[in-house]
Amino acid sequence: MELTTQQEKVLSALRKAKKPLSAYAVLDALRTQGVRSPPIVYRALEKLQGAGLVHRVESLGAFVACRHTHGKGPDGIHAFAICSQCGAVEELCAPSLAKSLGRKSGGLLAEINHSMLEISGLCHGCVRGACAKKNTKKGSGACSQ
Amino acid sequence: MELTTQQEKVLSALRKAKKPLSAYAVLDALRTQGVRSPPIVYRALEKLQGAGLVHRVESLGAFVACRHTHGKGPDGIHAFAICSQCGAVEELCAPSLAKSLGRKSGGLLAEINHSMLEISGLCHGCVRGACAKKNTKKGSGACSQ
DNA sequence: GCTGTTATGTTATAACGTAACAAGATGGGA
DNA sequence: TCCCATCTTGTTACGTTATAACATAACAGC
Ligand SMILES: [Zn+2]
Ligand SMILES: [Zn+2]
Ligand SMILES: [Zn+2]
Ligand SMILES: [Zn+2]
Repeated sequence: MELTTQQEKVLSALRKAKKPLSAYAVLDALRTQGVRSPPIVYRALEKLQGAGLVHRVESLGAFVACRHTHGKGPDGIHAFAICSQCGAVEELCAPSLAKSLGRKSGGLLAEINHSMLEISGLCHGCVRGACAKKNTKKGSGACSQ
Repeated sequence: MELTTQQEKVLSALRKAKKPLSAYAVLDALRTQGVRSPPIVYRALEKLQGAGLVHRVESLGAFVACRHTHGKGPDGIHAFAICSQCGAVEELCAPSLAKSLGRKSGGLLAEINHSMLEISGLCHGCVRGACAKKNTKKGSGACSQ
């Protein structure tokens, strides 16, 4: 896919960050580059998500750049492990899960478009007391585990 | 667990609804019963979630009353199938998934507290064109599949 | 030129969530 | 009884996240 200027900027900001960024954190990061208003960020995020280049981590209300190459098919599952203390996030590869979802989806769904799995807990570093506490602001400081 | 008056009200509102309600929809539903401000609803929701009586559907930013009896253990997984068109939701029973999560959590997490799986797509009714479109407001009209 | 389409841009507002404080209730111990 | 600690409940105000609505620019094809 051909990215527009704004989409490039947003993707680049997410790639630089070491943890998920809220849309407004992206906005702040891009103010120096002329990005001024929420809709610009949200529109770019929407396209990037559609292209599979960015995911939204639902339980955080934040966005990450994808480091994988998904099939981009409708049945790809997006899975994240999240440390609830320091905010570290890891995108998991769980293709095998996707297959079982058709059966798991119970009686309701006729077709599946999108699946997400989010597992939260404490990372090894936080259990050892070696991580900084969750950074509330956009600062990119993440956890070294 | 012993529920307080407000918790009873909130739980009851969620049980009556045929689809997930946002916190503010709960608030609106309970205005006639003297509930006036967001923190009351959020505090009740927090307790109810802790007791496993209510879940938050992350991708909708909305809450549902649980119809199951979970183990309430920390490793219970909450799974939902969601129709993205009409808003119908079904809570799935996926205990077997929970077991595999320890392995799936990759290198990051040392311990798991909470897991959520959300599968969205189109329900049978929407595929057939038999469902009403998603109701934006609190109206309880859901999908008959 | 004109027209349709896509991308940008701005303002304002809706929707979701929480911090901080005030007021009442409860329950000892001096 | 009175004071004080503590817990719960309630309210105001605020912070954060997301979108509606409208306006403009840029470009392609005719
Ligand atoms: Zn990915
Ligand atoms: Zn951590
Ligand atoms: Zn449940
Ligand atoms: Zn439907």
